[in-house]
Amino acid sequence: MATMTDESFGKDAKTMTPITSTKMEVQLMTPKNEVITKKEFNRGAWTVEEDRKLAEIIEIHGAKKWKTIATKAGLNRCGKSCRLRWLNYLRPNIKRGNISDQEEDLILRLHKLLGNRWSLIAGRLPGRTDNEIKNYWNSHLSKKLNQKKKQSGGGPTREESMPERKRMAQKVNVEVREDNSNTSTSSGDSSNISFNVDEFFNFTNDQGPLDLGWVSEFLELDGLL
DNA sequence: AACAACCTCAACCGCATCAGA
DNA sequence: GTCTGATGCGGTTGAGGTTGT
Repeated sequence: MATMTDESFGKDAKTMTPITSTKMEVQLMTPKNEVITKKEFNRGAWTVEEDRKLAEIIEIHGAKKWKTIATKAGLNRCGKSCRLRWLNYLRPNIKRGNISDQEEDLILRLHKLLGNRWSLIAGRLPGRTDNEIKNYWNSHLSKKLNQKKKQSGGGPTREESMPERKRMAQKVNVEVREDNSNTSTSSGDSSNISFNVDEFFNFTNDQGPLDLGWVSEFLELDGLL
């Protein structure tokens, strides 16, 4: 009899019929009448005790091999859940509390440049997580932006009306084109300055919080300021 | 005070990509 | 080259809190 976990279960679960269910395991019947056992993980909010166990194990083993960490910590959680909890909450140097004006400004600029690439944006805001920025964007900034647009009467740009995945694909290998004056916006395309966004936003060697110099320089070049 | 509507954010889900066997 | 499991990412959901009526 096969044993599956939440992580390997996927959408097939929807086509299966429950047979028995305990706190830890659920037996299901597949459409082909095969009986499989699904391991049931804890869901929902993390308890203080779970946080403590997870932090302890990560201190010993490091923040990788999440499935192993989940098992070793004795948490009835999937690895994915542990990873998320660590990255968004338990990780050291997480900044909590309100997003400052400076940070908000930076998010707006970076979003203009990168679109919904939250992890890249988060990489430029020390202590902030992609989840936090995404939430902040969805609850605050997108509304602000919509209001501004309504006031200025502007409809969606060509890029904005493009399906998200297509835009993403385009942005990964984006070529930023500018005219010779360095002052125009996207309209200028007579000369090319090509670069790889992922390389450009490789922050691994960066230092210092909220170093805005680089972004200001770039946005000025791109006419986004 | 009670209820509804709205807001926020932690957590989950599904998919893509990567790495190792 | 292919398969499989691990990891990372963005979108979505829902519980709990807040505000308005």
